Amino acid sequence: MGETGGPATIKAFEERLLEVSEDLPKRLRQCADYVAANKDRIAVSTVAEMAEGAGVQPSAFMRFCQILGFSGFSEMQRLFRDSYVGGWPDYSTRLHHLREKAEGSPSALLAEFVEAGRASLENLLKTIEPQTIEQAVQALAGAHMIHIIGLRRSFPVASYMAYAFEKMDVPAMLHSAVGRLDNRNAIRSGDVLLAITFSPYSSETIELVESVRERGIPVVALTDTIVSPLRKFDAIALSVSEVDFGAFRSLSATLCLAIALSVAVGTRRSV
Amino acid sequence: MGETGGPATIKAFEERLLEVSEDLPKRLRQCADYVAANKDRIAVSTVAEMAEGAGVQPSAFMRFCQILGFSGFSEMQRLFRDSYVGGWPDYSTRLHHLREKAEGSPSALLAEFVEAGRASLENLLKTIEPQTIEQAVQALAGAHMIHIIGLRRSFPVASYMAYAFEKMDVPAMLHSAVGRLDNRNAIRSGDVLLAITFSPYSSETIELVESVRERGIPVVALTDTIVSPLRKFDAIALSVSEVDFGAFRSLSATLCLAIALSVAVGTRRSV
DNA sequence: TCAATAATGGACTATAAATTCCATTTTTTT
DNA sequence: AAAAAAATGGAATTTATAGTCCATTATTGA
Repeated sequence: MGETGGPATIKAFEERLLEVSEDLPKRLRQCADYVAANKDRIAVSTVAEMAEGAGVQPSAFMRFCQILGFSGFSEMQRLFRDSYVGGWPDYSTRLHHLREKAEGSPSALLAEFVEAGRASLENLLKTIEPQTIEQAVQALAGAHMIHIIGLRRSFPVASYMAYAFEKMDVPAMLHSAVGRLDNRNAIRSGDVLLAITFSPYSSETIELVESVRERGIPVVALTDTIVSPLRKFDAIALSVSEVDFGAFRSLSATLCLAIALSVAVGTRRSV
Repeated sequence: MGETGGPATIKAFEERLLEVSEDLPKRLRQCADYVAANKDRIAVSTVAEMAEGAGVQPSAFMRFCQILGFSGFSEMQRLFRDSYVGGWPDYSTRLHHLREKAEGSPSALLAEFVEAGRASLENLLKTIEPQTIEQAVQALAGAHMIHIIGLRRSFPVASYMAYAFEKMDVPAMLHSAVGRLDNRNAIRSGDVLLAITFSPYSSETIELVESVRERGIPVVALTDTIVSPLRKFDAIALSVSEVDFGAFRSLSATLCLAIALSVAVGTRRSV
């Protein structure tokens, strides 16, 4: 076996469900009704749980899955699980292979990065919490001056935000560490620090955040994951996880968030 | 059994993860990082899948679960399954919701930029010509030194590529115009100039391209559309049109192209 | 009402996944 | 540099779950 005539997309699944549920014996109809009302549970439940929810025996639920065209419950479940996690299974390994083969054409490489970028964007919407952005915007919009720090890999993001703020007449200062100049004393009470750092976290950024937090100045952080070292300092942390390729990441999601944040701050201020 | 000292809520889980991830051996840290970046997967994956994603053995992942305080993976998974009300119903409807319902809020803005980014990425694949990238890669890979210039809005892209090249041991120099220093004499025969500019085109970049082309040095350009002034100077021009929202563009597509180009050059060189 | 057919429930089996254990490797300490 | 401790990988084991089968019960039509 291995082949299946079962629905391949959620949409197809819904159609098939509708089409089938016309004339169904009692128990199977219970299954159909329950599934229709609880599609999202399929991904995280066992047959036994689904059956119980529908008020039928597991075997009845199995028959129901088969009627829909799947080989069994597992196959149906896979459809829902896959569609939940979106498509970015192992880009890191996929891209890793590409690099090792070295003979990926540039345009194939581009296609990979585009795909990774798209997945990152989707993921961004799933993970960002509206109230956290709201907090960040509020803090930044109320700041006397916004100090931006982001080095190495994060520097593009930092410089972009500096550019955007400048264009919107929001007072902002980019701490670029040019010439190893340390401008930490430019950060005064009433200001806010916007720190951007991704693994591997640069120590300069962490130190700055630490010293600034000690003085009670608010910090908004753009970082990856919840295990970022910035979390320790009780900053308003927005985390973006981006597919990466060794030391590289396409920054698509990060920049999207960055610009949305900038524009939100810019408009909030000018009101 | 039935007893558990494990975190009972997602919030507690995150705290515990943070607290624990300070000092963790290599493999277990990989687990922590992967989990932090893919919390949503826990509910719908098996240990084997999670372990593979984190790049470790299943047994290592099990140990990680136990360190977090759970009896095993299943218990940890139960936490996520129970709290799974859904990142549903999937991307497009979610996006729709954010845009409509949260009008004017930062997250609505984010949704707009995400959408713009996605559209740009899609468009990028359609418009870029494989043989042009190929040419660009060839030129850059053969260069003695790559000089990068990109100012204002393009500066993030330029700095990102400089970072990427550095990481891949490709000799590159970023012309940042700090202190208005002009390093045009650093550009020698055998080198290649990588110029990045978007409307409104900065005169410094155009001038540099002009002077460099007069000396017969090849130029690779990242620019928008075909009417870019860089076209005049017979450079290898890759054009990206970014969908913009308001006066700002998210640079998603541009950075995707930039990183693909960088990586292609890096791998081509090292062969 | 009785026979034929379909549907159902529950026990049984096969399969896949979680978990444990231990030999091997790596790191740390003396 | 050697010994001790910690971490790791992979095979072996256990447990949970999916999937099957068949005896029993309900339904339908003559």
